Amino acid sequence: MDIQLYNTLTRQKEVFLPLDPQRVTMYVCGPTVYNYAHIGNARPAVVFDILYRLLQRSFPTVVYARNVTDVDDKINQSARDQGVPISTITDRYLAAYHADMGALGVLPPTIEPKVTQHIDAIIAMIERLIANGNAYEKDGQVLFHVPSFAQYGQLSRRDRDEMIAGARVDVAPYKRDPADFTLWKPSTEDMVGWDSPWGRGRPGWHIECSAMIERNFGTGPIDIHGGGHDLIFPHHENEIAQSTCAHNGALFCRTWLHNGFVNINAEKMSKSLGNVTLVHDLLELAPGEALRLVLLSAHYRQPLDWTENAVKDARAQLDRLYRALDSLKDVEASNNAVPASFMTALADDLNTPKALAELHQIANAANKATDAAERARLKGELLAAGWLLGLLQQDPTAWLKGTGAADVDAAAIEALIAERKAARARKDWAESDRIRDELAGRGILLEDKAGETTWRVAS
RNA sequence: GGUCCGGUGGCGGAGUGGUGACGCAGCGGACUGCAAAUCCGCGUACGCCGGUUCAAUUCCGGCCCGGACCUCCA
Repeated sequence: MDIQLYNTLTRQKEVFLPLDPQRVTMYVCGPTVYNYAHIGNARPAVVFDILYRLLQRSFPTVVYARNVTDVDDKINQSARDQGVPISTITDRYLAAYHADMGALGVLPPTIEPKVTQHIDAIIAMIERLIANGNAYEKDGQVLFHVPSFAQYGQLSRRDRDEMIAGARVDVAPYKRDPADFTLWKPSTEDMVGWDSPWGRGRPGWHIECSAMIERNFGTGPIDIHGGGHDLIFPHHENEIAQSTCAHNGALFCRTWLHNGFVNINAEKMSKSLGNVTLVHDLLELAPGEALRLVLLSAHYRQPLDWTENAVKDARAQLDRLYRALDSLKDVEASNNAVPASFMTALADDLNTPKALAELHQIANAANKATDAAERARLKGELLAAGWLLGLLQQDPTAWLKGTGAADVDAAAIEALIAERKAARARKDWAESDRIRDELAGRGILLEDKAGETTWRVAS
């Protein structure tokens, strides 16, 4: 089945075909590890995780690189404030990032390159840019000279004059052209830095991705480059300029993908509004799988409004899906085929809302099915389609009984259920209902099915 | 000013030139001691105004409204 992706470069959906049909190469801008990840940081991780899963199913090899920015001015500032090496900060928050993404069901990427391990590659690339006449040094700063790259602005579709006219910052005096951007900057003694031909310093932001891509994928074009919508300009525009010029005009990347932003209650997430919502904190309130489902509930290019109700809705949806799965306990999944309608949705530029609708259709069919073979087939479809979305891989009983919830005492619940069963046997409905109400008061819901009583945690 | 997205039923959110996806919530029914779960059924939804068309929420034009980006924010 063809996979279609919306390429920011051409502003249209295109059939995706890797340059090497045996091996897909994909790079996504990952986190800057100076704090916990917020839900907006999680969106690209989850979106490109789904693309990674889909590609893995469609091509023999997928090399997915998601970088870690482990040196930058915010990290430096934080390290200086706390009087610790930057690695203390970056180790802590990289571990937190991994934990958070794991909770969201994000698979580890194939490789996770770190900036501090690519300083030599960065320096080598900057030297080449200087040699090619695309960059210059001034007072320990090295800058990329934007007018040296005629195609500059092609990704963001801006022309230089507009960029200058719209610029909201003063032009630094060391720039030859207002659009020039930093490749290398000097570090003072109390800051982290590396020796370079231009003195002790540290890399600018944009160059790291170009250098890490070159080191890990070579100089040929990569198939896919992803990131948040805001990175189109200037970050990705600059990457194109750097890599194309460093590779003597060779194409840098074939398909550019960008995810939309997450808003919080219809407002932009920002420190000044005080509404920065951390994954770490959300995980205290809801299972990671529910948070993931919220992120999948809108198409990845659309803005997503994060609300309490959206989380509640996601939990209710998962309850329904897991209930369907739970009712299939007695049959073994007979296959791992994904229905064509589901694949079509996902392959259509990752239409996760449509795919989710198809997933519900499978669950609906499963709820109705009575034939054992059909139920076994539907169970396989539910699990396989769920896997592509990174959902439904938990034990359904565990999900419904809310494992890990501190206040759930299974033995006590079972004891009350036994008491209620006795009351029901003697048709003492008042007592039976009293016990049910008592449990409901503790967030435990009972279901009498086929002469047996099961319980689950209210979500 | 420039670039680019949106405006769909109570809510979220796909999609389509002509039978109102899917989920949540709600209502009615079946089932149940009663519930819950499940199943069946129920909603005159497509910002406004024109145009094209046998037919437009869907295509075209204009307008109104909202949002993003425009030098280091996913």
